[in-house]
Amino acid sequence: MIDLKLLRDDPERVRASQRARGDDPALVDALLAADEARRTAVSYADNLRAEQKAVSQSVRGASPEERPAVLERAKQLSTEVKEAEVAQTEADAALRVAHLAVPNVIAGAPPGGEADFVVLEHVGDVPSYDFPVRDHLDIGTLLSAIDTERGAKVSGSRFAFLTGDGALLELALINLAMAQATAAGLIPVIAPALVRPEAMEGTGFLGAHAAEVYKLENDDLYLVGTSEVPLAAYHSGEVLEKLPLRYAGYSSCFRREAGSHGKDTRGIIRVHQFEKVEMFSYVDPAAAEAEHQRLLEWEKQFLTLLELPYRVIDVAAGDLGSSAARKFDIEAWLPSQERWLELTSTSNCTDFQARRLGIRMRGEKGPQAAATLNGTLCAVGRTIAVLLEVHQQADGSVHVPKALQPFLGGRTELRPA
RNA sequence: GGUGGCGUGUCCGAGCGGCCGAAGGAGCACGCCUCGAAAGCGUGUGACGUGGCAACACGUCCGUGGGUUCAAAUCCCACCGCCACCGCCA
Repeated sequence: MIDLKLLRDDPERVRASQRARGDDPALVDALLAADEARRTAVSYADNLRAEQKAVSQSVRGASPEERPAVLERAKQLSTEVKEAEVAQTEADAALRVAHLAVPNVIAGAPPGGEADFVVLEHVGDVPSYDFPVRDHLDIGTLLSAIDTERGAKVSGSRFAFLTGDGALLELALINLAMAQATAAGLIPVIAPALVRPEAMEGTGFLGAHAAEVYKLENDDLYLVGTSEVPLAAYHSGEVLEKLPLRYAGYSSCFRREAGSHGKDTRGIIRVHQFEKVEMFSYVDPAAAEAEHQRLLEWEKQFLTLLELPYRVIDVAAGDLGSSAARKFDIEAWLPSQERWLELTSTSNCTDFQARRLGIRMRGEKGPQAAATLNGTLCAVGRTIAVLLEVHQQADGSVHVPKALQPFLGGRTELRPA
């Protein structure tokens, strides 16, 4: 939810943000009107309540003669207050709906839609191979590391078994990511993958993404698509005494992939269940931009450790989630398809997400909304896919990056049996 | 899954349907005392909303949501959570 004070002071800035996103600026004016209507309703009800309270108090002190009249007046006020409160509740609800409809105010993101991203930098050279390149599923099959056929047999399409070196590689990546995060001072967390509706709603995943989310109807719980959800809800409703707070959360992630029929159907690039280590920061809003850069640096560091070439893009306003003010994606080179593939994503949500979740910090003038930021450290399945492809060798073996070797028993390559 | 108990401010903890935003502690902050500290003494110490430049005023909040009443932390109902015991179980 955006800051209503900002909205009142500078509505044009919010309208401009809407235009940059390709969203409707009229939502801003609807919100302004709802805010105004609510304040009117609150004032009216407040005044009535004050009067009712006073009259109610005087019931005790009233003499027997005047008592019936006072009680009569009190009853009448009671009815009026109830009506005023209904009106206030309705105005509150209307404001909330209008409030939720306005996404975060963008901060520095390039205008335009999905195709209008800006490439900020390239790191490493796009690899070339003097042998026919295999894709990750072929390599994974040769290594007996990935089994999508049995994944489909047991669980359906977009599921896979990781076996042998595939399973070990997954654990190694998680351990490397956690080791890096811990060395950087982040608090390691293993988070629940099942959350209550409030957590899902509070983080904004039941809005545009609702169709992507698995729900357990019998238990009123949701499977998280990212540990951003439990990590953000972790401090919901709290006033945080000392910031920054930084977490590295590991969890399984579940996505229905409802809108991606026919897309990335081969291998494990897009599956319903994958493992991920996610970074999450709570900071003073004044420090949010610097924190965003810090998260990006950690993401780059991890890919550098894996010896993967990549590029960093500044995602355009129209392609941001509703909570994000700015987002950087890192895309790694996928040799089999000769294209860039999104491996990580880091968003600065400023105080937008925190306001909805009631996450506050001690500010100059008392508690105020904190800023939250998230960033992928390692989306394991996809990273395995890219790793196998980039580091493949002519004979079907795969080079193991130096940093990963200690987590794979010192092995320097993976070979078909 | 069953039975019982409990949810009050940063924490502990009291609270007769009106005089309770809430006793009393602790903690914390500031001041006095001290060479300095501890102890002691004194003062202060929630959030949110609306109006106001501000001091401040009014309103809301005693797990959440309903209900009864002129009036609810206090009575009733539902839900959520916590604790204990039993059952089951990786």
